[in-house]
Amino acid sequence: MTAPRARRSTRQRDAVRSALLSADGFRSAQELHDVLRHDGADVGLTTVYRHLQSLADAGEVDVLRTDSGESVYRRCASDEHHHHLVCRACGRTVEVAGPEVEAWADRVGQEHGFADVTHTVEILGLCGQCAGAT
Amino acid sequence: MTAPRARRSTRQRDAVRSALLSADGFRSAQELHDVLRHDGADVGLTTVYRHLQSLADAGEVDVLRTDSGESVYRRCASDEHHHHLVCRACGRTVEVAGPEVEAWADRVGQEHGFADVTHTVEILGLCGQCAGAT
DNA sequence: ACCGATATTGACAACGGTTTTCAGTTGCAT
DNA sequence: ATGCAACTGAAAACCGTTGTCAATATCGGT
Ligand SMILES: [Zn+2]
Ligand SMILES: [Zn+2]
Ligand SMILES: [Zn+2]
Ligand SMILES: [Zn+2]
Repeated sequence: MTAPRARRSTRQRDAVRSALLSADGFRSAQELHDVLRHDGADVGLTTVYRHLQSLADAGEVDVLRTDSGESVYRRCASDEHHHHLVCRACGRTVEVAGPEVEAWADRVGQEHGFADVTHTVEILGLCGQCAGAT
Repeated sequence: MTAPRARRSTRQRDAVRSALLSADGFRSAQELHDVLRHDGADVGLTTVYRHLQSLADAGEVDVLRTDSGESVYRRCASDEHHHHLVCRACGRTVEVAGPEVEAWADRVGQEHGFADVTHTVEILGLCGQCAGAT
């Protein structure tokens, strides 16, 4: 429960990091675990969960919730605040900015006397390839 | 698995409906179950889940996902497409419209060749009362 | 009012993703 | 090399949710 004083670099943490880097879309902990196992990097599922959580806390990866309730993770190119356009079928993801949405959300919160306002915005659809392959 | 031919009106269904009506914000299935039990309306938890799902399918209630992954339900005043400004502390909810956001989401999807585009947009904050009671 | 068909109910078990536990291992500073 | 705290991972616990299925309630037809 107490936070570690120092973070150590381990084979497992690097493996999770690189698995995230080689993925093009959001991936679940279990998917990443499968990838790692398939690649010969033997990392326990528990450890995958732990590192994903830690990376998310550190802001190194973005987290989303699937409709089915599972968390999916992605290492995004941009460090700035942004949102995602995600393909429902293949998971392919585009990072998008929306200045007008940021302004709108802030304004709405302010107009109703809300403080400490944040927002969640995601766009879902079928990417060109997946829409074609019907 | 087969769909019922006719829907019957039961004490339990009405109880869930009225519990939703008397709530001012989003409520989880278990919270509603507790409320019902406290009010003397004895409804099984399974039944609460079933009716919430059925009401959601019918579009009578809106569903959101908490950070912790549980589904919360609300009977909204508006039948139109809308989003929510929700208080993190007390759950109090304001229904908001955002034409500019709708347009933005559609445009972004189109620009990247995505079809069948939908979006999820929620605003979180601390309402006036909760922000004051720090 | 009675009946029979069938929709509904609810205690309980099962499910799936995630977290906790805890004994053994490993990285790292000295 | 040594010691200690961080890390690991198999297994168990957790928690919201869904499936099971026998008992019950509803409702149209009589
Ligand atoms: Zn796709
Ligand atoms: Zn934003
Ligand atoms: Zn509040
Ligand atoms: Zn919208």
